[in-house]
Amino acid sequence: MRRQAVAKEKKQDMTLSDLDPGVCNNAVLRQAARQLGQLYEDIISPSGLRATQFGLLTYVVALDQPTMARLAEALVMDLSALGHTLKPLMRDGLVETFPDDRDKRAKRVRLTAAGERKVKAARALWTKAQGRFEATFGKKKAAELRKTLSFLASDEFARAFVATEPSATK
Amino acid sequence: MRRQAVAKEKKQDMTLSDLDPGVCNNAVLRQAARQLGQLYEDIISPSGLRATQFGLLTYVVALDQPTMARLAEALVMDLSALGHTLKPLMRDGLVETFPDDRDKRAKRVRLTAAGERKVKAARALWTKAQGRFEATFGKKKAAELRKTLSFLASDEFARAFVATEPSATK
DNA sequence: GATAATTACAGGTATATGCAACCAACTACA
DNA sequence: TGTAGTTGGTTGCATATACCTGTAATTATC
Repeated sequence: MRRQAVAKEKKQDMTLSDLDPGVCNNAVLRQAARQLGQLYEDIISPSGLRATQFGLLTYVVALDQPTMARLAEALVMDLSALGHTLKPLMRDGLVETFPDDRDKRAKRVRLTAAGERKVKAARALWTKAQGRFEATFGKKKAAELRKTLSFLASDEFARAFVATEPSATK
Repeated sequence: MRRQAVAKEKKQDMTLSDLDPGVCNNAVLRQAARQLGQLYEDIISPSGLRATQFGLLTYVVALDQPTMARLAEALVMDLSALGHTLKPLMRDGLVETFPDDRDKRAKRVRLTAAGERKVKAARALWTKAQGRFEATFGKKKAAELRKTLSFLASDEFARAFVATEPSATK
């Protein structure tokens, strides 16, 4: 049922011209992540922590000495990726790991004293970044956006996505 | 006006316990990006292209042989990052560069014939991923989300963000 | 309780991205 | 027109992040 190309259009263009990058949810999401990442980064980096690292450490604190797997899950991140990401932080003595009592396979993560100091310092900067975001974007809208994004990051969404009929493009 | 810590809490916890990772707009945005990236990736990768690569190539097509700088700008990405990212695609013969006519410094990017074939193949898969997203999340909501994210990725937003008074946390 | 299946990580490899330092080509302006 | 400053890219280095392949420890099974 698809129309034949209009005569004047070139062949390749005919088939590729309908590509609109701005419509890809994934692409746009990445762009926003890059930009916002930069903006937060510029404010947080004087602390010596990357914005991503601060986020990670925040979860280490919030989850209270989580296992690697648990931490990775909370971050919606691959376990091995977490392992790699943790390395510079271990190297710099900001976090340390220790074996779980019951499960000898599991490794738990916690902040060192230096790590806590670092996080406290970075937190002040984070607050500034967060404040700017809310002042620029709107506090209420920010909360809504976080809710939406949290949903996209949720297991529930992932399950629904993969379960969706491929043909359900309506 | 913030309450003093409850006596039984440990000191460090007292000062770090108010860290709520789920509130960081940047962290949540990254999590969503990782998850959605995976979901798109799982569908698109059989084409031999990563979701990010497909996005990039899409812009190469849409911008019609853009210079590196222009492409990087559209992708809200650092120029050097683009250079790196382009390498595997060049190596695999999917894109090629050629000098600009007027500005001998500028390098333009375009798809090769192989690249076009690849993109066409990947596009079919992308359509499927995109369709699933919209079926799962809602077509209308998806469009709204893209709009919001595009704004966050915009220059306008970045300028407003950096111009915002640091104290504007209200 | 020995074996199969599962789970928690580690490591290598590859892409994704950013910064800083560097070079080459353009542009402004005295 | 010559020099200073700007702009377009490259490269090295560092982090971010995923997959695959092992290995060790845990659990499930008969």
